[in-house]
Amino acid sequence: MMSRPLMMGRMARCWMAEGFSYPYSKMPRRTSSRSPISSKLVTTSTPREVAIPRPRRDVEALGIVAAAIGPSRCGGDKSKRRDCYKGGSSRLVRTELFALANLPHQHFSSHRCRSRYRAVGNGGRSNPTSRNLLTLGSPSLQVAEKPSIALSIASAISGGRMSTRKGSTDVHEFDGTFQGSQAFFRVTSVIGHVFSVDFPPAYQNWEGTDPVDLFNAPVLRSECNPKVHIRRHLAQEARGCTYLILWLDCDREGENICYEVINCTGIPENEVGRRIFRAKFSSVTEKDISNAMDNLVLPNKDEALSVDARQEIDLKVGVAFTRFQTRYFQGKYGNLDSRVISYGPCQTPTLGFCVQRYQQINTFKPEKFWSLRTYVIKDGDEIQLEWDRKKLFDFDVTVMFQKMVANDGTLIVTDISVKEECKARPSGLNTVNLLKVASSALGIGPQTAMHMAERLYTQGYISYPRTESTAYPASFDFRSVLSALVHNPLWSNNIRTLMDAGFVKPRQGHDAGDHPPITPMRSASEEALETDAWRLYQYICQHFIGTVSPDCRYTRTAVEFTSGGEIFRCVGHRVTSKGFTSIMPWLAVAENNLPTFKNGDTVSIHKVDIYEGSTTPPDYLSESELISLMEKNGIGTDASIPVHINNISERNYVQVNSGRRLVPTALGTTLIRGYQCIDADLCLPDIRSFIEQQITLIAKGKADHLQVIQHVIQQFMKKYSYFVKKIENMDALFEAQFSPLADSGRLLSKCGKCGRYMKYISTQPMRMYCITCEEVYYLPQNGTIKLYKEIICPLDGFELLLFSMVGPDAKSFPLCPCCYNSPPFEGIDKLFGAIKLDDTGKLGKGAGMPCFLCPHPTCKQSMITQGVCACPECSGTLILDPVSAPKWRLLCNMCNCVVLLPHAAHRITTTDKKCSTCESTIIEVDFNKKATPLEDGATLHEGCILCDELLHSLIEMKHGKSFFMRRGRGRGRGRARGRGGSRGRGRRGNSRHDDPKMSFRDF
DNA sequence: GCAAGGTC
Repeated sequence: MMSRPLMMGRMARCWMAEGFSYPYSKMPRRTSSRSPISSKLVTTSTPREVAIPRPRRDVEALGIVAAAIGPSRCGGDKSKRRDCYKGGSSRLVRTELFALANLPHQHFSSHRCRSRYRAVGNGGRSNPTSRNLLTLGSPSLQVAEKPSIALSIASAISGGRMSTRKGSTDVHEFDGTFQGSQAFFRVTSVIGHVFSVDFPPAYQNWEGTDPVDLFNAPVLRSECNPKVHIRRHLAQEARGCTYLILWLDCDREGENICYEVINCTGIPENEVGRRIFRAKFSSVTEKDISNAMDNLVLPNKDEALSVDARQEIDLKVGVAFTRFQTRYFQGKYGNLDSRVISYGPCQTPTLGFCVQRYQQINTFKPEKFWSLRTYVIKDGDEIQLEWDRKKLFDFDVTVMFQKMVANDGTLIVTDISVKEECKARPSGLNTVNLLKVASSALGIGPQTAMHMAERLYTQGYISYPRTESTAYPASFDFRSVLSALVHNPLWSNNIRTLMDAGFVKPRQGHDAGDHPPITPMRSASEEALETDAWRLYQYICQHFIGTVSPDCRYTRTAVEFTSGGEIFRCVGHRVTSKGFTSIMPWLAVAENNLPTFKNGDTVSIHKVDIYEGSTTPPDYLSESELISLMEKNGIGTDASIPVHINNISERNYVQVNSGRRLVPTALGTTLIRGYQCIDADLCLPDIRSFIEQQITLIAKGKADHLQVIQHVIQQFMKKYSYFVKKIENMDALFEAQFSPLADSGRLLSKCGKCGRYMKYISTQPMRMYCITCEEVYYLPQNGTIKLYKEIICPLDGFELLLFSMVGPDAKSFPLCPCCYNSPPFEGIDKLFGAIKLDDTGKLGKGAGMPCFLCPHPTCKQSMITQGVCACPECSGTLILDPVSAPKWRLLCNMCNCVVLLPHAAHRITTTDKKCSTCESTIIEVDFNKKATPLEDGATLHEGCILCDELLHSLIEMKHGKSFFMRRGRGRGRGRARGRGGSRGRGRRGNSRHDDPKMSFRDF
């Protein structure tokens, strides 16, 4: 084990290459087992792949739709085709486009998936046993990774003759035949991962959890999007189904989702091989789907477990470091201006690249250089010659050469070379290259570009935009795509020329086995799209036309001269065929015609000057360069690269400057410099490759996943402990850069502990700071804060604050800084549905306790006093908004429900009386004299807003579905059991871990 | 308030 606090440079970067010790007990290699579905040998846990790249996603579906329901089955009549299924309109557009384009579907095939399939399954041979099982007419549930694939698979198998019904995702059903026998098919999908990992509630409290404990904490898997109810959907659809066929994408994430699906269906996992099968397909074509059905294999548990491991490692490492450094630095400095000081094995190395360039710029020392500029005049034109030595860093020596050349006075032509050169047309466009061009040429950021591309895709203008492949399959029908674009005047001439002269196939690219390159699918007009979307679409079209255009050809003429022993030359370019540069003019070869020289010619030197220059530092890292670096170093995937870049920007670690160059902020540079001081591994890309390398051992069946998780987590825990121990080194850098909390903010409200004024820190995250007690009290974000009538919280003596959200009719509510951060009632979060205010100020899970949640029985601000009745929309309570005059209203303390009270009132208050009918709080309304609805000009009225006819007629629901009386659900449900809940603050001592930082090299 | 990975 090495302690290398300042380890940097080559040593640090190459430790992976040098290898590491292998701590896991050798797994018994289950060399082979008899498949329960076949008499053939099926390898289940031996290494399946030699080298697995970082997981890439997806097998796209679109092409097959046309194959399934295109003209061959439905004829050319679009309306008939439309009747073939009940998909959404955007799908229909795509379907028609594919049908019209008559795209061949074999073009989605891929080497990667085919090879994986052979390795995993039974060698690519059909499995008669599984086939027989499926031909008994038993219902089978087929699950794809996304709705579009489910539609395509169903369309392919059913030939378009299916019924579709709605569910959490669409369900397509049909009777079909399989090997000549009847079979019932039910095809549906998930929407990516069904579950995500998180810590149990006991570990969610930042105050009460020492981040080091997170490393050994259990992790929970819960539905990613509970509102969509995918788990319930799968369970329902699996009911009565004998077989489950898993059509998830063919990569590790897909294998993992396989087991998520199995888990949801309720079919026991030990039915794998009997009732549960995996379809491995490399494209969504009838042929491939049919092959997959004939060669059903088993889901790969090892690969699935490797993803489980990654998820747990990423969670524990990211959250532990993030919580520690966030609390540490936000508890000390007031102007960090970031809601959270996050750490992650992808985002931090991403920031590291930006800061590395920043450091190169900052440490750059310009150096003067000199060069000879020699000019001749030929045919009346002055030509500047290039010096063979380019430049020298010694002025005197340059002067010496200048004198030698000047003394000679003439140049002799010693060589003339004329070569036919070729600038190759581009290969297909993949996601990463699209994002790079969008950023560098169009000025559109990766995240925005991706959203635009996805929109263009759903509108049917382009093919699936998330692809790694730059190679088109051999059978791709380029002519159909060109035909679809030919009517656009911008490139109609180019396309007609290509179609008349015979276009070429794109240059050979890389086939990653996912989707074909990003390709225009139908013609769009500038008017139909927004400006930037049009520019992006235009580029995709130009790029595609470029791929099928000839190469650019030109003649390069180089003339070499000597004078005084020095060599000079001039180079000319003459374009003979523009080729693809006609449609991509920004890549054109600059023409530069030279006058005619002959070997042995003597030319007088017109002048020979000395040029003085200075070396310049590189520019800040561009987004485009960053994307290349991330791709090269395996940081993120094509789908997540834009997210990581966006993250470091949103967290205020970098700013996007002109030319979309990423300039690190003081916070970004200080963080990276801090990691470099303590443990440079933390911000190097190796940290990601290390995790990948470790989980690959699981995926290949070489190590037990629990052992790997435990080992990796232990290493990171040591790194964490070392980081905590040495945090003062990083803090010294922060001290030099940022202002202490005591010097930040303005005095606003009184602390209940010391009675002195606390400071309001308005930079993110908004918080209060008591200089005397050195305590930080976080506030709801993205709103405004002011003192609330100097009212004191009866629970702790803190002055109340009023938080107001932003926007028209925005809600406002009072809160006590202390109660908000440490609810004084046990289980307040569970009691009231674990609500909180998220970034947007909306209610969400897990926040503290504003006054509208407080169960204090006598405080005039509490839910008990201000609550009026049960919310008609949720299980919350409607609270009188105390600052809503003159537009009096009730707000739900858990949802967006708003009830408008009588406007013609200058005062509305709650009383301590209850409605005898429904237990709601009786309110007192003091109507305006001129607008009172009461008889004889009376203004005071008491009543229940539900049962009092007058009041009920004057209220109005602003949000929500209905407003009706519910008996027995008055205000203030659930009393707290008293004070004394967990108010513990601060971390436990960091001295628990004295081990020095663990280097990955020692693994 | 935390990670990274799917998908929309």
